[in-house]
Amino acid sequence: MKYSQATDYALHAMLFLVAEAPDKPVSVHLLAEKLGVSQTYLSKMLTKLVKAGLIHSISGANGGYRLKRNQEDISFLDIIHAIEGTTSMFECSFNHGNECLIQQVVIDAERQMEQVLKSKKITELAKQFKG
Amino acid sequence: MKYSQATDYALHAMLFLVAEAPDKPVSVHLLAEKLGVSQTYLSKMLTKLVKAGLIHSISGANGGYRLKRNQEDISFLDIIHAIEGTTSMFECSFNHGNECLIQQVVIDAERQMEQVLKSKKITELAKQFKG
DNA sequence: TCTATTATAGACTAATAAAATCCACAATTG
DNA sequence: CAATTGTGGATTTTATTAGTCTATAATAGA
Repeated sequence: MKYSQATDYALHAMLFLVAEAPDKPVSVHLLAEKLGVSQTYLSKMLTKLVKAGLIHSISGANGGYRLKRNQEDISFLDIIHAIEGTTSMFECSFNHGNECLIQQVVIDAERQMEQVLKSKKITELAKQFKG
Repeated sequence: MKYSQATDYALHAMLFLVAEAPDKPVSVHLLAEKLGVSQTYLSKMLTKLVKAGLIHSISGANGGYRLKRNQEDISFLDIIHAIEGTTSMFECSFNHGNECLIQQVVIDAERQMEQVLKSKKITELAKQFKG
C-alpha cells in the first residue's frame, strides 16, 4: 500500500507554486525542470489539479499554471484526493454488505489520517520552507 | 492507494479463527471454504501470518492453523503489517534526503491511522461479531 | 495573420505489482 | 505406508502505475 509517485510529484509541484510563485503563472516546462521530472508526465498531474479546482491554467505564450485565489485553504488531502481519487483505501470483498465490521474499523482509521491531511495546509509548509 | 485484497483475506481469516476456533487447528481447506476464496492463494497469507508470529501452524493430518497464546493482543495493525509489510506508504523521491517536509506531514498522518489500527484488537471484533 | 509557446486529450507502450495457479517437498497422523 | 496438511518456488495472468508520443486548441507577440 503506497501512495503513487504521481502524488509525490503533485505535492512538490504545489509546494513550489505556493512558495516560489504564488501569483504568476509557471509553465510545465519550468516546473518539470525545477523538480527534475518528465514534463509530459508531470502535465498529467497538473491537469488533474486544474480539474480539482486547486490551480488555474492559462494557455498560450507566457501561460502556465497559477494558484487559485483560496490558496490558504489548500490542504494535503485536497491534493492527494485530486491525484489518487476519493475512494476508500479499503473495500471488503465479501458479500456481507456494507455491514462489515472489519471495513468499519479500517475506514475509521483512514478517517483519522485524513483528518491530519485535511488540517495541514500547503501554505503552512511554504512558510517553514522559506524560513 | 488501496490495501491489497490479500489484507482483506487475512483480516477475515483471523476474525474467523478468533471467533470460531480460538484453540483448535483449522485447515486452509476449511478456512478457504468458509471464506469462499481460493485455498492456494489463502495459504500464502496464512504463511505470512505464521512468520509474523500471529498464528501457529501444525503440519500433517488433523493439522492446520491455530492462534497464538497472546490472542488478546493481536491488533489490526499486526495483521496488516504481516501482509503489506512495514514500509511507510509515502516515500519522497526527490534528493532532499530525509528532511522532506512533505514526507514528514504524510508520515505523521499515517502514524495517526496506525494508532487506531494498533489500538483495535481483533478479539474485540469477535465479541461484537458473536453478539 | 503567422509563429512560437503553452495547455489538453487520447492512444499507446513499458514496467511493476497484485492475484492466482501449479507442483514438488516436508511433516505428521494413524 | 498412505492420507492429510503446511511450505516454498516457479510460473502465469491481470491490473495498475509510469511514462511517451502525437495531434489539437488557445493565446501572445511580431
